[in-house]
Formats: sequence, C-alpha cells, structure tokens
Amino acid sequence: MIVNCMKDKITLLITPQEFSLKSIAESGQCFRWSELSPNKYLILAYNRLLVAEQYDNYINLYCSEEDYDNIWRSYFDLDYDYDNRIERALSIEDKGSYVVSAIEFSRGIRILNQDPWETLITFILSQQNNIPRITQIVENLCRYCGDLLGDYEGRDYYAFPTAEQLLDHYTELKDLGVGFREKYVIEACKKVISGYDLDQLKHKPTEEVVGELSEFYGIGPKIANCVALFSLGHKDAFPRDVWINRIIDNYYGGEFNELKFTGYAGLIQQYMFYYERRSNHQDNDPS
DNA sequence: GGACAGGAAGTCC
DNA sequence: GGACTTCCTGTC
Repeated sequence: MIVNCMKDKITLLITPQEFSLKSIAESGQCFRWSELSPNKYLILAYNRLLVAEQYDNYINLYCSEEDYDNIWRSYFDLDYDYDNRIERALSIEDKGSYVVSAIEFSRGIRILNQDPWETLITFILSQQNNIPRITQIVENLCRYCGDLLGDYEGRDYYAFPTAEQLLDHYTELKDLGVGFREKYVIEACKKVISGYDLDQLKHKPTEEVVGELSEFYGIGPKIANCVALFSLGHKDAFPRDVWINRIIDNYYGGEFNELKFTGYAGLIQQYMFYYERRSNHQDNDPS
C-alpha cells in the first residue's frame, strides 16, 4: 500500500477489498462512527475527530502525518496482513461453506484497534441490548460526561469519558440509558481508578487476558473476548454471541472449532457475524 | 389503532 | 432458570 502525505491529508492507495469504511462502519465493532455522506465518515477515537472518505482506489484521511503514524495507522490495523489470513482460511475450508461465503461477502472489514477503556465500557453496555441503542447510550455518556473535542460542520463532538468522569456522574448513569448495567460500569471505573492497567493485557496470552477481564463485575466470556479482539490486538479471541451461536447451530451442527484458524479466529468470527447480519442469504423472502 | 409479547454483540445470582 | 433497562419490531 502506498501512502501519500500532504498537509493534513493522508491518502492511502487501497481498494475496498482491502479496507472498506462502509463495511467497518456496519460491522458492529465501533459505536462512534457517523456517516456524513455516502462513503464519508466522521470517526471519534483516541480524543481525536477524523474525517475519512473512500473512493474506488484510495482513501483520504484528514489528519496530520504525526497523527496518522501515532494513532490511525494502528487504529485501522494497517500493519496486519489480511489477505494472508484470508488465503489460509480459504485453503482449509470447503468451497461453498458458510465461512467461505462469509469471507467473500465481508472482505474489506478490518478489526479496529480501539481504546481498551472505551471498548470495555461500550461492550458492557452491549449486553442484552441492540446496536442502535448502544450507539445512543455511548453518545449520551460522551456528551454528558466527556470533554469537548471540537466541532465539525456546526456540530459539537465529545471525547469518550474517562473513568473519573463517569464516576463523577454515577447518579445520572441510569438516566443516560445505562440501565441495569450501571453497577457494572461503576465497578469498572473503580477498578481502573484504583490502578488496574488495561494496556498491560496487550502483552499477555489471550487465554490469560480473557481470564483477567472476566474478573470484572458484569464481564463474562463474550465481552472479555470482544475487548481482547477489538482493543488489545488478540486476533485469536473468538467472541460467541447469539448470532455466532445461531450460525454454529444452523450450519455446523452445533460444533465449531475455531482453533483451526490459528491466531486469526477473531477475524473469521467478525466475517461470520457481519455476513449473518447483513446479507440476505437466508430464505426469508418466500414471495 | 394501540396493546402486547418477543428480542436485542450477556451476565449474575 | 429468572431477572434485568429500554426501545423497537411484528402480530393481532
């Protein structure tokens, strides 16, 4: 991939097969992307506001070269070789299998390396919830508790709140839509404020990471795997949610061994999740 | 039309 | 196995 740097604009020569903003935006891993116009998004992450737009053969990121190097290159996972893993998966899967269809449908999705704290809280909010509502609650928390980052086209945008900021507003969390998950959020804030370092989990084995995260009140195996995959760089984490379990029941007779995708099972999981939710491959249109 | 059940990237007790 | 916030959907 070739990168062109101009003042406050980075151009990546890359195709939607390798990097698709739209697919990522719809893939359910991030809750702070908003569509400004077709193939143009405003992205909030790491206390930054980024505008990104996609064309047939390139993507423009409106940021400094410094921010690209320090934040966005890692955020968009640009140093990970997706084609290599996809080829490996295709070589061991039967043609026409669910996984192969899912990969073909989902090419271009990347696993974002999001901020661990933000990911921990947003996935606590995800339990027994749906994506539009999770997005709404996250928006409420940022607007009410977070720092103002700046404005774009007349609208103000806010940073994801720190643990201290969330705890400052603990009495209002329920009203902001957090609901019964309030106690989980408060406990997570306290644990982080008392010195627990999420970043150190980047350097531990995935199994150990999932174990440590599961000790948080309100975090079980599903959310622990999400945090490991979406923010700590553990590509072998494999979150099993209702959608994945449904796929396994419907297409794999209730058993699925993700270990055959050594080191990148999380990628396959994300393709399956996206394919199941976005495509119309099911016989749901009898007319 | 409006009530109502069912479900939503789960986890705790 | 039931409860949990709240909202959106489909059904009658």
